[in-house]
Amino acid sequence: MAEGGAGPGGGESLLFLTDDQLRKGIEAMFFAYRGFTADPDRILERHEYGRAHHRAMHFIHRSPGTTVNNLLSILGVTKQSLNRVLRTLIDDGLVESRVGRKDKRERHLFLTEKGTALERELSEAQRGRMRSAYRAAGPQAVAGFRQVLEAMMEPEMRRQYQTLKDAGA
Amino acid sequence: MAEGGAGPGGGESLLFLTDDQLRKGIEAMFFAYRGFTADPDRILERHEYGRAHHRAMHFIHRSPGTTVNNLLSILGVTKQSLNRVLRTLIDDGLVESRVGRKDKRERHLFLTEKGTALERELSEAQRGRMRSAYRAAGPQAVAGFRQVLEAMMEPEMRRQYQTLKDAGA
DNA sequence: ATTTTATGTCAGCCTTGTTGACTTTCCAAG
DNA sequence: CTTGGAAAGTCAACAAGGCTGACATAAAAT
Repeated sequence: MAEGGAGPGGGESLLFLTDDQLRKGIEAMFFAYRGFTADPDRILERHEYGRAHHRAMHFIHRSPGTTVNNLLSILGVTKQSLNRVLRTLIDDGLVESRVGRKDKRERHLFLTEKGTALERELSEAQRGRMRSAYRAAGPQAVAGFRQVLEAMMEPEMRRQYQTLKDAGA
Repeated sequence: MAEGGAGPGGGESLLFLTDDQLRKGIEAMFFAYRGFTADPDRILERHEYGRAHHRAMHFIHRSPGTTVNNLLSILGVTKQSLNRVLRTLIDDGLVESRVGRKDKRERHLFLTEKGTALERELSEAQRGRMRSAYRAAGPQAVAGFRQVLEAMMEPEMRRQYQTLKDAGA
């Protein structure tokens, strides 16, 4: 069966590709994702919002002034679906939608002060858990974590992720 | 801000705990989870099932003869929600529900031949992606990946995961 | 002037989660 | 033996958040 090649050592270094190891990885993803969303979910419930609102706010915060189409392609949902969420956020005064100056068809999205506050509350909760996990696992583990996740993404999403990643630092 | 302490080196080894690094980890989880579910989702669509059916089949395959209550606590949904999914799987002949021998209130769940076939199709697709990701990232990265995910789980889910993990090997 | 693009909106559908109420079965304690 | 409670199943109603299709409007592009 396929001599991997990439690994430095022989034999034992391929143990991580057995079906059993892969299954463990799959289950780890499943259980970890629940933890990943648990804290924001609790906060969102208090505010009568859902994960969809969190995702929208996250990426608007990340790229202030982003257009609806842009957000659509990042989130990977239909405009009808996003619109429902966006409308409630705009109505509740968390998001502001400004008509484009150059292209007046476009709407540019921004978090209001109120929106920024909730986004911070959510992301602080989420970062809190991520920080503990990172601290517990250590820098090397974190690097590996990120490498595997990146390799797991669909190519288009990886591009989106890379773009965002670079914009940040 | 908080001198971590756990890390071996000083200064630079804490770079991975900056808010920006944490945010990148959060976005990586988000985009990677989409990739993680993409392949099974495509297969499920052809069979007119959803992710909920996949999850149920996965854990029934993992622990044949598990009870409904057991499955409930692993999946973290209500019995009404699980029951709906389970009923269609039973009606369609993918899952068999056997009355407990010792405690006849309990139902023990098993995959039928047909159920085993679909489960294999789904898990092979999912393992395929996981395998490429693992291969691309290498054994060290995989170890780190698993460490961070484990640290991210809620304590109760980590126990579930550990139990399953040990049962496998 | 026409077509294309970006956005919004209405209506309707599906899956998958929720609560609450109720029944049946059956083990176990009194 | 009766009764309490746990395990399981079922029915009803509802909500979030996906989806498709159809249509409207404004503005950019051709």
